[in-house]
Amino acid sequence: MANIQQVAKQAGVSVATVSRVLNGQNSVSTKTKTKVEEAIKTLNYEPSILGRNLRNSESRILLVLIPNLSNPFYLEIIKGIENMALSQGYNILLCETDSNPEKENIYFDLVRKKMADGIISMDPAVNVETLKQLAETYPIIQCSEYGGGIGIPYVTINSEEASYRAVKHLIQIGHQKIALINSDEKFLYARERKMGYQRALQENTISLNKDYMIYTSELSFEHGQQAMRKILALADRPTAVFAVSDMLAIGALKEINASSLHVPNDIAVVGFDKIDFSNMTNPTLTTVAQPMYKMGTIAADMLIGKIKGEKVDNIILEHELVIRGSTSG
Amino acid sequence: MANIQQVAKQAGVSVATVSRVLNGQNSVSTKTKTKVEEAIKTLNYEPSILGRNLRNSESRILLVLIPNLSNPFYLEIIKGIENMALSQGYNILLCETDSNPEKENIYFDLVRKKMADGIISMDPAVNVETLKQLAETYPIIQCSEYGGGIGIPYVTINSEEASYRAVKHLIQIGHQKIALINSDEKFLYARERKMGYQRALQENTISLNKDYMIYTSELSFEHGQQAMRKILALADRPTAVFAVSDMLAIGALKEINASSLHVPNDIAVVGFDKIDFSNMTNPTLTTVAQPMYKMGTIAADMLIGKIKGEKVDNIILEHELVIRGSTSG
DNA sequence: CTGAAAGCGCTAACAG
DNA sequence: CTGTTAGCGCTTTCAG
Repeated sequence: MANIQQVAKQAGVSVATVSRVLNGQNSVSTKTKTKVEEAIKTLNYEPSILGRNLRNSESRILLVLIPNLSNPFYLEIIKGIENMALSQGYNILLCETDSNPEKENIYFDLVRKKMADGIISMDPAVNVETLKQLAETYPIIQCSEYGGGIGIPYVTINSEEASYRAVKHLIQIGHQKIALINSDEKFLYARERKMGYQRALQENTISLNKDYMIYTSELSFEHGQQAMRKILALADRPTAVFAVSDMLAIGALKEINASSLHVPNDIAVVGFDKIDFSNMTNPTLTTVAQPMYKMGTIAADMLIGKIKGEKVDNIILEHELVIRGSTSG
Repeated sequence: MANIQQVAKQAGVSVATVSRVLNGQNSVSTKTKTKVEEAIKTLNYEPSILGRNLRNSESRILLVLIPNLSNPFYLEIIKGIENMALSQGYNILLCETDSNPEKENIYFDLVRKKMADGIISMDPAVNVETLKQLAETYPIIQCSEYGGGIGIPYVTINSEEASYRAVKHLIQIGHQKIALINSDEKFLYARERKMGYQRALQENTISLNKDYMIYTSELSFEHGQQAMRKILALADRPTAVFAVSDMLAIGALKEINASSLHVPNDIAVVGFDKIDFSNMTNPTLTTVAQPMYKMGTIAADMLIGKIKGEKVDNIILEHELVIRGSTSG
């Protein structure tokens, strides 16, 4: 529990010199450096980050806002963020908002109060107005989900194109009656994925069927089941389903299995994200792979750049359709 | 970006008074209090946690050590920790160690350097010696996995008993040839769960078959598959499998399905943890439910207690066998 | 190459 | 009820 003063005393130098040794400045003679290092060792000294932070007006903490921890999609991103952050001397504060504005505000306060140096927002339900206002003062990056035109840099994929390719794949293997399990259209990604879905259908002169578009309030297994139940109850049952999240798709898959229909023979299923569990289902899930880990590292890098005052640009990452058992028997 | 001095000036009072208002001390007259609050508003002042932390020699951050984010088991615990921490004014720093001593040490440094006030360790592979030594100086709690007899408080379940009940269930529904997919016996929970397995067998005069005990180096889906592959290759194939983690069990399930055997008719499967995904498989997984969320809240509460200097006791929580499709057709 | 001293923003002891 | 003042532990000018 020694502090820098005691080290200085022990080494017979000033606190400034100790600080210089601590920070690896080369303007210290080898002799005094050794003296200081010995003092540090004998006193078992550990520099307090608290003091340093106050002095430097930084916390070296990155706030990561996610709607919920239960969707593995976010976990891969978080791993990317964490590793990049760590490699640059930052730590991350994970904040599960439950898409609850109140909780969100608690976390926003952390950056206002200097407990965090910046924010990576992955919450589609975030209050865009607040975020925009906050971004005028503090470094903020949007990851995966984003509000366009609000001047906050983002890293994401091309959702419209990804969705288009997924549906096109279904059409190519012979499907005409394709249902869409989407999320609420207040989210940009939901609107974009719907557009991709529509474009694929139009291009193949398949008319849009309102009954085939189901909306869910959450990207969860249970909501996927519910949506699938509605679809199975339709008089003119679709032969394929595209869900905008693997969690929904896995729920749908389970529901189809439970009704003794066969995937993909009776109904083909495509998901989105390529979470680990998409490979553990029976059959395995065809899905659109997002480079989640990479997205995380880039988001962290962008944020740290912004903290340092650099100019950062939006980034669109590649995606890839992974064809597995749920569309090819 | 105003500081407390500017607020004091604006309000025409001293910084001490502003601080008192900030901290809700009632020794301030209503009149001055209003003055201060107005000044805060006009200056858009936000008190810096950095200054407060240094002054109070605390960071109000809890370190949470987990081996990896991919196992949903930990996520539920983390949710519990986070909510309890939040309600008491703490935030959590999530640290994925990958059971890597180096990474672990980076994180340990955070508490040595006062960036964190205490640690909740959930990593079974943690270096017990380091942990023990650290615990002499800093508040530490063990959650779920623990080293006994090293004087660090823990919250966990009775693994031996839980395992015993799981295997007993298999015996009761008629199984005699029961395999165990266990994790490395360097972990206490692995030894305890093996003991429970053995006790159940002995009690029913079923002799132990070494071939039926498979060890894995990780609690992952892939390792579950691998283990099951070995089991399926046995000349005298078991009719039931008990895996010490749902992740392993889900891997095993997938492998059995892939070999066109039927669960539970050909082989019954029991898992451990009751993660969300254990209900999404086909068939659903019989498993031992751990009160993960509760365990998290308790761990956080214990740690905060310890930070405050209270004496805290070990806690053993209840578990429950949840019987589902994988053992009852 | 090294030291003295100021100060990051806050809290709390003490005095009045 | 309020103000003065001393620091929490560190970094960084500015002198020398």
